[in-house]
Amino acid sequence: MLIKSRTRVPIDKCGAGLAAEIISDRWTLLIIREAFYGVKRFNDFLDCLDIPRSVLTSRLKSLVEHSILDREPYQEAGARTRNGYKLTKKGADLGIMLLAIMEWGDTYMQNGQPAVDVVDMRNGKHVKVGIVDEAQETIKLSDLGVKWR
Amino acid sequence: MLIKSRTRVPIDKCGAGLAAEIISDRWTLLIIREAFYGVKRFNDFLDCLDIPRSVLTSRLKSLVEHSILDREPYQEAGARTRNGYKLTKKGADLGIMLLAIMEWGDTYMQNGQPAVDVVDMRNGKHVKVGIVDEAQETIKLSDLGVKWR
DNA sequence: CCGTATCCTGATAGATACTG
DNA sequence: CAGTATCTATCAGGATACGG
Repeated sequence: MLIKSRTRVPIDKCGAGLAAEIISDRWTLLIIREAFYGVKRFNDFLDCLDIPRSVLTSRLKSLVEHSILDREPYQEAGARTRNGYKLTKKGADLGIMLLAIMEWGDTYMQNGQPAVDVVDMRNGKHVKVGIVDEAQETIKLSDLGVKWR
Repeated sequence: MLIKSRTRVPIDKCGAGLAAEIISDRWTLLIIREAFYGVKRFNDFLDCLDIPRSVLTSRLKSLVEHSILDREPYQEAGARTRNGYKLTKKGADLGIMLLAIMEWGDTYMQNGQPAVDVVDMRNGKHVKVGIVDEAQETIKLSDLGVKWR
């Protein structure tokens, strides 16, 4: 990637820096992944992640505070109301990033053997993440450059 | 996203989980970002990130161990040989993920005001990350599904 | 079932000083 | 310039117990 000119980008003025503040810990990314898989309940997160209860509590709270998850009350027959957690629009939009991370990890840490297939539900075809311009033309990584503002 | 069937994905069998182990800390993502911008030298990272020296040392070491950065000796006139750091192929392939994170952060944490523009160097046009199938057709997030293996 | 409160411990951030 | 060494305070992870 080529540098045209260089000015320092303050950490709090960069999307990556701000996003990193939220998702940069051992569990948050995995919780978001499970939310994408459709997990909603406290104990289901607990089961599929092997995460300590107290840690899960604090992560869910933080994700709700950042409007990535919303509490969604539900009620089963004979039981009182309980909270579920579902992705907001903001949270759902993390899907592209999640998919990009999964692809990279599967490629380089798993010898290209993904644990799951992400597909187009309408036809079952495998999908992936790519870089495109406004005309939907695919761009190669090596053609990317950065313009400072 | 729809669930067809559900089996638990062990943390060490999932690309996202493995990738999270590497990039999930306050600084790693930002170091990778700077590497994409073209930063190579120890003191340049120091300057543009305001990161403690000892932390930078340990992060660079870890990134080299994970083959995301390579040490690349260089020599200036009259000085001894020094180390620079450049992205490997594996590291460069993190570019898509980085771009996805930047887009998300810029959209939701910066009111859509990115600090930098990522463009196609050949024509200066703005690019972005998208989900595509094998025929390069763009897929909507809401059409995604997961198939377990 | 869905959490919260408490406590312990190890890891890490960050500051600072030192070296070739 | 490019690191290493050392130290301390803080914080997050994890275990456990408890409550609605």
